[in-house]
Amino acid sequence: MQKGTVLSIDDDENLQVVIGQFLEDEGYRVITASNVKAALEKADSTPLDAILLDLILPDGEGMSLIPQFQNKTNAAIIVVSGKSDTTEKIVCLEMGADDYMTKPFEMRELSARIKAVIRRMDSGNEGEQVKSSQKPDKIEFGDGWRLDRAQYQLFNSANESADLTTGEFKLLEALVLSVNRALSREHLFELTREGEYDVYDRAIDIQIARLRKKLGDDPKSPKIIKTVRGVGYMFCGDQDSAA
Amino acid sequence: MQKGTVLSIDDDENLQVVIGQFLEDEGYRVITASNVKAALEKADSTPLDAILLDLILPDGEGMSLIPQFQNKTNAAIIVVSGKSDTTEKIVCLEMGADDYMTKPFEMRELSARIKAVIRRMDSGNEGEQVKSSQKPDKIEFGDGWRLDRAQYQLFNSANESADLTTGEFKLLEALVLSVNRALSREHLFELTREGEYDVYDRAIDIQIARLRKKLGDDPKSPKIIKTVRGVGYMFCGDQDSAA
DNA sequence: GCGCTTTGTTACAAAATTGAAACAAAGTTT
DNA sequence: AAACTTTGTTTCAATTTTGTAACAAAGCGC
Repeated sequence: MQKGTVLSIDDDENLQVVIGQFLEDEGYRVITASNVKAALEKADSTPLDAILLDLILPDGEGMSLIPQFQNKTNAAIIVVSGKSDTTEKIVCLEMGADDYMTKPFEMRELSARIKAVIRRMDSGNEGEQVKSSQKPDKIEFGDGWRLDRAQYQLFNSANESADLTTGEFKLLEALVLSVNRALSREHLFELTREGEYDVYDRAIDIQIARLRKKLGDDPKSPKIIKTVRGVGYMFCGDQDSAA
Repeated sequence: MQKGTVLSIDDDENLQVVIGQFLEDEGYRVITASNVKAALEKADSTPLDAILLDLILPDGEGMSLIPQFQNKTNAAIIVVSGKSDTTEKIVCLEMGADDYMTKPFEMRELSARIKAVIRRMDSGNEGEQVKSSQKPDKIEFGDGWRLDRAQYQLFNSANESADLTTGEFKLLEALVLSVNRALSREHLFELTREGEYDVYDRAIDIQIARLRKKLGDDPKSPKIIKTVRGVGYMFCGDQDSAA
């Protein structure tokens, strides 16, 4: 799955190649520009998720690009600077940059910060996901099912426990709290577990299968948990039943 | 002016006092906690905008709080660490933290980063009304079609699924998000797939054909997807219908 | 109108994805 | 320590999705 599009703006073309390769290996699409003019053109023609902005460019000050990008796009802006100057950091952050990194930095850190800013921006778009502290302790859905978040358990219409394991409960909770939104396996992993996600991991799939079995949900004609092929899984519900 | 509520979690109470005073002078309301237990209680009882999280706490690992906070609240999480460890940075950012600062840091930088993450959150929440490049989750067009980006699916006016494959969905999404702009096959390829584009590749054409079939669109008199000969394809729409 | 290029259609093949089952490993309870 | 529960790994099958190739149709320039 494509993680998003990153525009990298830097006149150091060797660094561009290194950054570009690394981020593409991470699943991003990378576009490069080495001056202000090209950067603005690229920002005009391509939807962007993040911008890596070096401040020293041959045809102008990179810093002046911050407000221009803000007017053009809601992409996250990560300033990449050759010096660790607190005042410069603060000015950029105040001007609208989302993050500021000082060269030299590790590629892994760059990637993690890109992911963090994109994640935060995307979290604002999750219209039906609300703070879990604002959600009720008891959520009803389907044929009389009741998810009791205080008890970490699911009950049927006869008030019998479904005997969910903690893992199964967390997974169902994560799905319910994002009703009618497909959640990737990676996202579900991050919401419910600790540790590193491996793209070939099937554990979430197995857990979904076990959950479905307890819910009596048939994946071929699902009423509760729908597979979104190539994406992940989605909890199906009316607005009302999960509100 | 009240800028929001910050929970500062650290067992160094001198630092708590310094941070608290500084941020309150900046207009934030500051709540403090010096251990995991108190932190969780405070997070439960008070709506928060940002959390400053020290990783070394007397009754547990601060890092384990990251997923717990994520499940409880939409507050931004800024990890504050006594060491500059790249792996630790990356793990925290991957786990859900929004930022990571290394002690000692300047208060001005802390303030600027708090402001940046809150701004980022607010810009995400305001989503659909601020910038023309903003991308709504549900887009209506044509004869009652509704593209639901949360569900990765298209529905007709009777609310029936068009059963788009993920590939078809992405292609339509890319077109819709650039309404009335002809996109080359290469561009569509880059927007929707990974790997290298081959100029003789016909895959996008096939996919467009499949999409048209599901939409009931006739290429000879297209209402939705228009072929731009020698260029590529274009989604036809009023501004309103895709805004 | 003709020739050439580009795009559309179709049938079949190849590749990808997900569900199921069995067994193993890890964790928890008694 | 043994028994039980939970979770992970692996293999295979079924189904879906995507790609390929060939031919047809449409569009364009001369």
